[in-house]
Amino acid sequence: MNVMQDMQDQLKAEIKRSVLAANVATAEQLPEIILEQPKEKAHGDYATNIAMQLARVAKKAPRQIAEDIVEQIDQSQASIRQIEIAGPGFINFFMDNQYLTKLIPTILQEGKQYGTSNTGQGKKVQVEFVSANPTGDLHLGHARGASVGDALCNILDKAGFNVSREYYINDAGNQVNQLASSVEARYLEALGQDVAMPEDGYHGEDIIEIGQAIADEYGQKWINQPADERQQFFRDYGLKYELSKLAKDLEAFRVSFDHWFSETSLYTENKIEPAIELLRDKGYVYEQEGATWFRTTAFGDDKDRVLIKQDHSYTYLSPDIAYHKNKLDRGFDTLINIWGADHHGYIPRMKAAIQALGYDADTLEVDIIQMVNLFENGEKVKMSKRTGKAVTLRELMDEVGTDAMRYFFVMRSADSHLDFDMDLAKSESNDNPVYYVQYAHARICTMLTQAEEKGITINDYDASLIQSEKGEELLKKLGEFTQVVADAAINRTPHRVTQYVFDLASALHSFYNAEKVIDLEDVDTTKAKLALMDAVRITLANGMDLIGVHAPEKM
RNA sequence: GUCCCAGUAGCUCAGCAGGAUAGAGCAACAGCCUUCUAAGCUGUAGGUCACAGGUUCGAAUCCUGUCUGGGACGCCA
Repeated sequence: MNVMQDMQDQLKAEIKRSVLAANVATAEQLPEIILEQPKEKAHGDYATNIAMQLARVAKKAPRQIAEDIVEQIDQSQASIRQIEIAGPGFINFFMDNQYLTKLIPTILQEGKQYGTSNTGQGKKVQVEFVSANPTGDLHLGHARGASVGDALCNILDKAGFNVSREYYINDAGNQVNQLASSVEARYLEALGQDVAMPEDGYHGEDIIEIGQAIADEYGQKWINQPADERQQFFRDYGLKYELSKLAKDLEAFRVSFDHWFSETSLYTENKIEPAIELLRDKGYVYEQEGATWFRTTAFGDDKDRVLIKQDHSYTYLSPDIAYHKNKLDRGFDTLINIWGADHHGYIPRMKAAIQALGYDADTLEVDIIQMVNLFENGEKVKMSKRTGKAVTLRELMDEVGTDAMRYFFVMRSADSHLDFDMDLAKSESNDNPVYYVQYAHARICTMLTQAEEKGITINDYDASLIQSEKGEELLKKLGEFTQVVADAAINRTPHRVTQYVFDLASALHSFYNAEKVIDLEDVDTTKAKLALMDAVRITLANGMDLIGVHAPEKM
């Protein structure tokens, strides 16, 4: 049930009927009726520009068309209180706001489900995100990717998509050998040997920990084992350690996945060669200078790309093609990859692969997450003070908390660079938007508790008693939620939910300061307002849940 | 050189499947707690929507070009 949607559909239907009845356009000429919510209250609750759109077809002035249409409208058919023609030909509708009171029982009844819609119609969407190499700590870029990806998944799910969350583990290829060598060097170091780190090795603190852990557990054992076994051991140990750390950090960050897909499995299950052969059969693969190439230029890429190097090993692209073929074979309607900005150059070749495999280019969507800059005391922070390396997700989580991070990382459009203000994220003041929103939730909880202590229940209430301007604004805001979530899902813009939650909190604070909710002199109105408060509480909590922020009952 | 993202108030950013007088937060200024949490609210001020063309009844929004900032252009992953 969606009160707002029903009401808008009714209004659109009535406009459509009136346009036809006014003979200003035929059914074929009639574009979709667009309702917008004017920024200006004086312009009503809804407005349509249909008269302007029909100006050419009807060969009449927009205002005249508008008048013809308005004459035909039956106000009782769509809860319309008043109609005005304004400006160049807008038709403004002032609604009978009694419909808004239906919202409260709807929200109270739906509870955690409020905001759900069937916008996605059960379409199967897979979202691959984070997918950081298991060779070091998650850093800020990953944190933003994780926040945006998880929020997007939550939103898609709420909007009726069938979502699968996946993490692609790059546990094959060069970087894993480098991991093994780095771990080995740290192991020997832990045993007191003076060893140089490999040239392309990983210098993170975590590798030192791993070396120490192995030294503690196995002592000298791995110093003189055969090279193959040594490499294998350090590799496996390192991967296991790094992966469990990734999983732990992400769990603490409240991000979870349905599948962790191993790149190595593509090798062990022999998926790569068949994928290349498939492309070869379709004529997109050729040999040149001792290497095997993929003709991505056939799909608009700048240049063709190597699949198999001269040394017969695969480039990163090959298993990735096999991986995406695997995803497609699993029957997803849409694949969404969330990548850091530094990978955007990789998009054309991956899209080429999708097309070469016989799918529409749009089957794969790549959302690019722009860079994060950390600011403290007004200055850009590049390196961790403690380690001198890039600041990690874990460090920031320890310093500013998960709620602030989740909120801040989804606060801005993903394709804008993000300035993360640590002082603001940490501050317990109204400047901090995450506190502002959480405070709104906590405030309501306090009111509800106090009402209960005074013996006021909201089993029965008359929602029409809410007639103040602030109250109606709150109701309207509540009604927008489902549509906001649907829009955020369709446009892949989770930041809209963050903004919405902020706006709703703002409307709540404004209402709170203007009106006393609990008034023992007027229990009927109190009950209605409490019901409204409960509806706001539910909606705030649902919105915060979508972006991964806790909704505290006390602050 | 090619490609991607961004350029909107002093700052950080929304708005961009075209619509009416371009919004919010912060900062500035002026107010509001004997009353459910002041972690809050109310008001004032603040704009050549980078620039130049074009499309349109109408452009911050669409198209072209220019400028500025960031990023990407490996037989790395």
